[in-house]
Amino acid sequence: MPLPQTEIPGRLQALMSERGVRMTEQRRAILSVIETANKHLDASQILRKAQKLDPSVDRSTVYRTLGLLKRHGMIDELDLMHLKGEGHYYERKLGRDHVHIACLSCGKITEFVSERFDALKRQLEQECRFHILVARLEVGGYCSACRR
Amino acid sequence: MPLPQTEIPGRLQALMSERGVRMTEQRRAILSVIETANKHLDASQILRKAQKLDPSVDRSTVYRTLGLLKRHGMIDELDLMHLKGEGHYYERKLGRDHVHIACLSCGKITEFVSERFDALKRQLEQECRFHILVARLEVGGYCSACRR
DNA sequence: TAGCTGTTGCAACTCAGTCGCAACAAGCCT
DNA sequence: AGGCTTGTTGCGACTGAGTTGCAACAGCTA
Repeated sequence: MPLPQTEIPGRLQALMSERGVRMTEQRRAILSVIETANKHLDASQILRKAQKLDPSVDRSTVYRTLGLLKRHGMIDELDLMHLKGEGHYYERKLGRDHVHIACLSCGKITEFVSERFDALKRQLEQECRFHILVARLEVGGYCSACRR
Repeated sequence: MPLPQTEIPGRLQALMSERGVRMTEQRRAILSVIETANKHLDASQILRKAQKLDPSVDRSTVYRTLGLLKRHGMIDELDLMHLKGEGHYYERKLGRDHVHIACLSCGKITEFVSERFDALKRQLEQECRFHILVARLEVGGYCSACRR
């Protein structure tokens, strides 16, 4: 569940500014929430946390900003196997892609990094002559504590 | 896009009956639609096709039956990178898991089978001591025809 | 600091999926 | 075959995620 805290605060904001994206009070709040999150958040959780920094933030602004970040490839959108409801979860994209492992019994989310995952993506790009922008691998099943 | 037609018609029905699942006219229609599909269908497409076989089929019965098939591990649920809308797509689960590759420009869906995918899953099961029930790998980007 | 233009809040909307309930029908048991 | 039990269905109302049109607003550049 906990995400590595290897991020310089305000990094996301700086990157977006560099790209000529207009920076607003609301966007600053939302970006800061995403950067400092220590677990995967969904849109309504991001909204609630952002409103603590800037009470004027609206639901639609959260969705619009998430769309913007997705288009810039700065966040990944996850389903986490729809453990609770149909919504999506978001996380800052940094470093290597990783597998999200969801225990269908206790709901625990584990992240898993593997050279084999990178190799599979390289193979796919070559053999399918395809340029990958996003790769999402989610796995559902039972963790060691839950399997009988 | 086209799925391999390596299925004996009525196989899904037979499998479900064997497991003691009560077979109804509506379920027969829905299972038959899924078995004979030649592309990934979403819930509303399944509904429309099933109603051609049995006009009494209701939307909620489609969702309930899809839930049943999911719980029995007989279908896989896909997002196909949300190319159109937020809904899900379904496909008969047979043989090996495969990667779903979605071109963000032309919308083409390609399926890709790789020993590396199977190896990655085995590694994950061992190293994370996790029992995998479903694994979904979806990739978005640009196909050879669309990349400039 | 004036002004252009992108961004926001709001409210109304769409769309996928869910649920409670009374009517119904599979399939088992004589 | 016919009755009975119990799981399943259609219906309609509902939920919750995400989207949109628009007028007011606020970054940023000159």
